[in-house]
Amino acid sequence: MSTDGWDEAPAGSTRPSPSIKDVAALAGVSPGTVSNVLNRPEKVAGATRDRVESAIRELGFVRHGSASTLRAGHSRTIGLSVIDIGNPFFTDVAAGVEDLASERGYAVILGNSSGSRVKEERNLLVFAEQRVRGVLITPSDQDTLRLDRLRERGISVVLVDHPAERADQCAVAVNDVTGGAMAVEHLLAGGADRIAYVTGPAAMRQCQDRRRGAERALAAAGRDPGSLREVAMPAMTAAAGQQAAEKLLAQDVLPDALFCANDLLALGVLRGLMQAGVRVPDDVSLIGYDDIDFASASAVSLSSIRQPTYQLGRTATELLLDECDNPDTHAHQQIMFQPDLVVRESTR
Amino acid sequence: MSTDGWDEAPAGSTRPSPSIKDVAALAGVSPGTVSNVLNRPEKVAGATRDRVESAIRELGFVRHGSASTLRAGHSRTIGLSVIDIGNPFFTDVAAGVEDLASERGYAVILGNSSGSRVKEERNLLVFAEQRVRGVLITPSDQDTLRLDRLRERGISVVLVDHPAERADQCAVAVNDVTGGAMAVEHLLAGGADRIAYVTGPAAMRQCQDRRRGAERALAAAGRDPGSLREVAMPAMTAAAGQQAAEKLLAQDVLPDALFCANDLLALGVLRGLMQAGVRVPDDVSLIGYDDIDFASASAVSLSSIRQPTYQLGRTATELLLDECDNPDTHAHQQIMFQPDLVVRESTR
DNA sequence: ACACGAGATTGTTACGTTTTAATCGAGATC
DNA sequence: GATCTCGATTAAAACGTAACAATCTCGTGT
Repeated sequence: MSTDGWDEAPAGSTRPSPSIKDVAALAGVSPGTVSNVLNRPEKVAGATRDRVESAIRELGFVRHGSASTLRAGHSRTIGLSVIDIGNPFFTDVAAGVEDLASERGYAVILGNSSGSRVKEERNLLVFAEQRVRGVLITPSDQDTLRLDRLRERGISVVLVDHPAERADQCAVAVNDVTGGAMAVEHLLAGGADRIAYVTGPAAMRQCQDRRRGAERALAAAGRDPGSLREVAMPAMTAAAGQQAAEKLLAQDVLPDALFCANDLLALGVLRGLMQAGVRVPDDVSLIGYDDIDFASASAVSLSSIRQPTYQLGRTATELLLDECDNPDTHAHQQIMFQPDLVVRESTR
Repeated sequence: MSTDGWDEAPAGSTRPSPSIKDVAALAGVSPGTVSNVLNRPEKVAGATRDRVESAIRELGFVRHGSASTLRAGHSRTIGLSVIDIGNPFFTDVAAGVEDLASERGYAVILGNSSGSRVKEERNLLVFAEQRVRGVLITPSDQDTLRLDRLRERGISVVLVDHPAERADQCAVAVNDVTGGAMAVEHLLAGGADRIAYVTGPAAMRQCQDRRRGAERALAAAGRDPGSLREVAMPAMTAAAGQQAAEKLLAQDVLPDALFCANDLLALGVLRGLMQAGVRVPDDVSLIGYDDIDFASASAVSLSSIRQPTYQLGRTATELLLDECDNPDTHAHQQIMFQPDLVVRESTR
C-alpha cells in the first residue's frame, strides 16, 4: 500500500511522461512560467528560474515536441531527401547537414529516394505530415514543381547539389559543367583519342551537366563533341559500373579513355576491366567524379573530380535555417562551388 | 475584389494548411468521419468515403502529424542512432531500416553519435522530445543504462549490432567472437606467425569481442593468446588506419599478419603500408571486417568477414515495429547472425 | 404498425504546449 | 497617501486530431 500518495508503478512499467503542468506544480508556479523558462529564460526572474529548472531535473521532464509544434505552428525538424544513401557523396553531405542541424537543436528526418520519383514523393509526404520546418533535397529529376507545393505550405526548400531554376529559392551546387570539362581536358591531355562517357539515368541533371562539360572540352580541343560515346546505366552504383564494363568489352573496339559520372561507377568499371585483363591506365585511362574516400584506396587509385561535399551539406543547412529563422530579412542565395581535379594513377 | 468569398492570397504566398475540419465542411460530413476515413476506412460507408477522399485531394489536405501524435499518444516515427554514418556498414544498416520503416509508413529520424557519448545522449534527447515510437541504436559503449530511461517513458528500444544484456529486450547482432576467430584462423592457416590486431576505441564492444575471438583462435591453435599485439586507434576510419600503419612501421619488427577490426581501418592500413613499400600479402597478410562494398575494389582486394548488414537493419526494424504494434503478444527476441569469411588477395 | 438492432455518423472532450492579455506587487513620483 | 510604472507572473484560449459515447437512419422480423 502506498504511503505517500504517489501511485507506485510496478517496477519496469511505464509511467506517463511528466508534463509541463507537473513541473509547474512541483515548482509552485504556473504552466506559463515553465514555458517561459523553456523558451525565453531571460523573461523570468533568477530565483524562479532555478526552482523550475531543478523541478525539471527532478521529474526528468522532456518537452513534448508534438504539442509544441502544434501550438507554435512550426517544428524543430528538417527533412533531408537524398538520391542514394549508399553513395559516400551523399553520406558526406548528410554528415554536414546533421552536424549543423544538431548544433542548432534541429532533428533531421532522413529520406532516401533511391532515384525513384515515387519514393521521393512519399518522403516529401512524410515531411509534410511531420510539418518539418524546411526541406533539403537533391531532386531525382528536373521536375521541381512539386517543391513549390511544399513552399505553398510554408515549408522552406533548399536545393542541394542542384542549381536553382528561379531567383526566389535557395540552392547550393557544384559546377558540374566545369567538372565534366576538367575531366575530359585531363583525358585529352593524356593523349586520349576515343573517349566514352559512362553515366547514370538520363533524367539526372548531374549526368547531363557533366556530359555537357565533356562535350565542351572536346569542342575546345577542336574535336567533334558528337564523337563522345555514351554508356548509360539505370543506376550509379559499383554494380552498375561492373555491368557497364561488360557492355564496353562486348563492343568491337574499346575506348582508350573513360569518364565515369561518379566514383561508384568508376570503381565498378575498374573492377570489370581488371577482371577481363584490361590494364588501367595502360590500355584505358579512367577518371571518376566526387573523389569519395575510397577513390584513393582502389586497386588502381582513381583520378577524380573533387567536390566540397561536407561543406555542401553544411552550407545548404545554413541557408535553410536562416530562411526559417529570419523569413523577412532572408535573401535567397544561389551558391555555386567549383570542383577540383585530382590526378592519381588511373589516368595517363 | 474577390467575388466568391474566398480570401485570394497573393500569388506565391502561403495559405494555411487545410485541416480536417475544412475537409469535413467540403465533403459535408463531420470531422470525426474524416478522421475515420484516415484511420479506419473500413468503418465508413463507400459513398461517404469517396466524397471525403475527393475533398482531401481537392484541398491538398495532409494530416498534421504532430496533432495526431499529441492526441493518439504515439507517433509514426522511429529514431536511429548509429556510431558512424560515414561507415558503409552503418549506411547499409540504415538502408535496411529506412526501407522497412517507409514500407510501414514510419519516418526515420537519423542520429549520428560519431562514437561520442555526449552526441549520443543528445540524439536520444531529441528522440524523446519527438516522442518517437521506438529507437534503434548501436550503443557507442557498454553502458546501456540510459536506454532503460527511454523504456520507462514507453519508448521501445532495440539494440542493433549489440547483443542483449537481459532477456527483456530485443537485440539483433552478429557473432563477433566467431568472426574474430574466423579471421585469425584464416591468418594462421596462411602461415602467420606474429599477428597484430588493429582496433578502435577499447570501449567498443565490437572491438572487444573480435579480439576475444582472435585470442580464442590463437589458443585453439596452441599459441599463446597473449602474443596478440594490439594497435588501438581512437577512431575506426581509413585515416586512423593510415596512422596505425605508421605506428606499425615505426616499431622495430613488423608483424607478418594484421587483423583489422573493420574494413575502413584495413583500407587505411593498406594504403599506409603500400606507400612505405611494404607488399601485401607477400610481406604482410591483411584481413578486415564487415566486407563493405569497397573491400573488393581496393588496391589489393581485401579479405574480410562478411556480415548480413542490410538484413541486420531490416530485422531490427521488424522487431521494433512488432513490439510497438503488438505490445501484449510481442515476445522479446535476441537474434544472432553468423558472419562469413571472404577470402581475397590480401591474405596468403 | 411496431420495436429492434446493426451500421453509419456525429458531438464532445482531451492531448501538452505557446501565447496574449490581464493581473499582481513593489517601488518611484507627485 | 494616492497614482503611476514596470517587471514578473498567471489565467485562459487556442492549435488539429483521435476516440468514445451518443445519436441517427434504415431495413428486418414480429
